Amino acid sequence: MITLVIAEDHQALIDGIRSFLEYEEDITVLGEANDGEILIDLVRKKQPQIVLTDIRMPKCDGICATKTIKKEFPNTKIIAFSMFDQAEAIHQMKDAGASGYIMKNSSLKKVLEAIRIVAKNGDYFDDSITTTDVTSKEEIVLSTREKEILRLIGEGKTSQEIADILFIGKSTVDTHRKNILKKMNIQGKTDLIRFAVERKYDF
Amino acid sequence: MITLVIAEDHQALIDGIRSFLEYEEDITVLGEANDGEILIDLVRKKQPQIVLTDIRMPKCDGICATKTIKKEFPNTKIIAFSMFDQAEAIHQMKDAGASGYIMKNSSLKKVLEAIRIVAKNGDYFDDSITTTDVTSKEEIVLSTREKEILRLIGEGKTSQEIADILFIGKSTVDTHRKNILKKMNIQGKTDLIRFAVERKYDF
DNA sequence: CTTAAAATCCCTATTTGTAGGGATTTTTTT
DNA sequence: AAAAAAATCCCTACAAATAGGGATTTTAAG
Repeated sequence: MITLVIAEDHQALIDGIRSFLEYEEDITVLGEANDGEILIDLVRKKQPQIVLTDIRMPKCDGICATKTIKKEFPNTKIIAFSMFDQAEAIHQMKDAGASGYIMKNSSLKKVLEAIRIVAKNGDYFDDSITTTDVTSKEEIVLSTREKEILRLIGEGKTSQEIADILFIGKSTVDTHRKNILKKMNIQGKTDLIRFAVERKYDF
Repeated sequence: MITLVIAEDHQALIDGIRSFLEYEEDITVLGEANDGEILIDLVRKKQPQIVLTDIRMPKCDGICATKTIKKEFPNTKIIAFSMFDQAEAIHQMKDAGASGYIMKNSSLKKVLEAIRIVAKNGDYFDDSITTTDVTSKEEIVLSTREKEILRLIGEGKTSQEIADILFIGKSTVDTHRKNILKKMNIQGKTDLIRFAVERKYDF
């Protein structure tokens, strides 16, 4: 018997997956969560074999939840279920310890397939993900400070505002901006903002 | 018997809804589509009573599809199924002729409820939508040109680039930008870009 | 302890966008 | 045909971000 918990922002999708899995005798859904924090609690209580989780979620996203769960329960397998096939998200989920990555535009049959494979200690990464290792070029590693600043940029703050919030000089914020641009190789002349906003939205 | 077609970007969600609706004897799913164009074709062929459609879809989005369908088949009821409760999207769907609007984070039970109500010529708009008429403040109406420019802003183009693309002066683009800012009552480049990007993403 | 990485700060110059004003032409609506 | 709305263009001034350079201090990692 395979035990499973589902974490998803959209209740409709959870309901759908549950309906679908009801036909499968060998799979039991132990519970569901609508955000990362609830998911972590749920895993502690129910200790499922497999967690199927969205990446973009309130409170603590899929990546953050995966890290916590893997630290506490290394044997719990995690499958990411995402809208986007962004190299960075996939990479981060892999790093966090996920055993699978499925796109929401694939069928539930594939989800079922993935659950069964992962339950047998296998890995399942969506076919449509060509990006995986190839495009994951030079290991995009932003420092903690840089991520913090990127987040604030995404929230629409100006350099001056960010400087005030973090109690540092505007010059420092500008330097970080430049470094982020360099690391991300955003040739796009302008607009780190777009990058920050899209990032926030995509996972 | 209620006949239905489903249009959704994410196959997983379609599969889930189908599984869920299989238990309901009075509802038949006639078909499914992953984008707006296929949806329109499908409606022409199958002529369902009800269409359950995502807003954000490739090719032709939910709003555009709704308009076309309502023109050709005024009796076909349309229920929008969306991730976001943005006043503008709801407003546009209502204008296009939708009879319902449900959020993806509500349960499939609510979807079922909506289908039954709409089948009986009722309207169903999600409870969580407080926005509907209230926040839909001063009728955000962007002109065609303004929308076009907003789209290009969302794609990361600079005013000069937009000017070159549309064969107009940079001054004109700047004026449009200012007018958009004024209409939207937002201040700052950041916010404009965020608005453009979010809009692109959200429906 | 020493080194490398991260974080901090400053300078100059240029580009891009915002904010205010005004103005003309084309299209659409009445 | 007249009025309203949309689209076009230009001016000045200012704010914010990018791009190049250099420099110091903290904080980890070896």
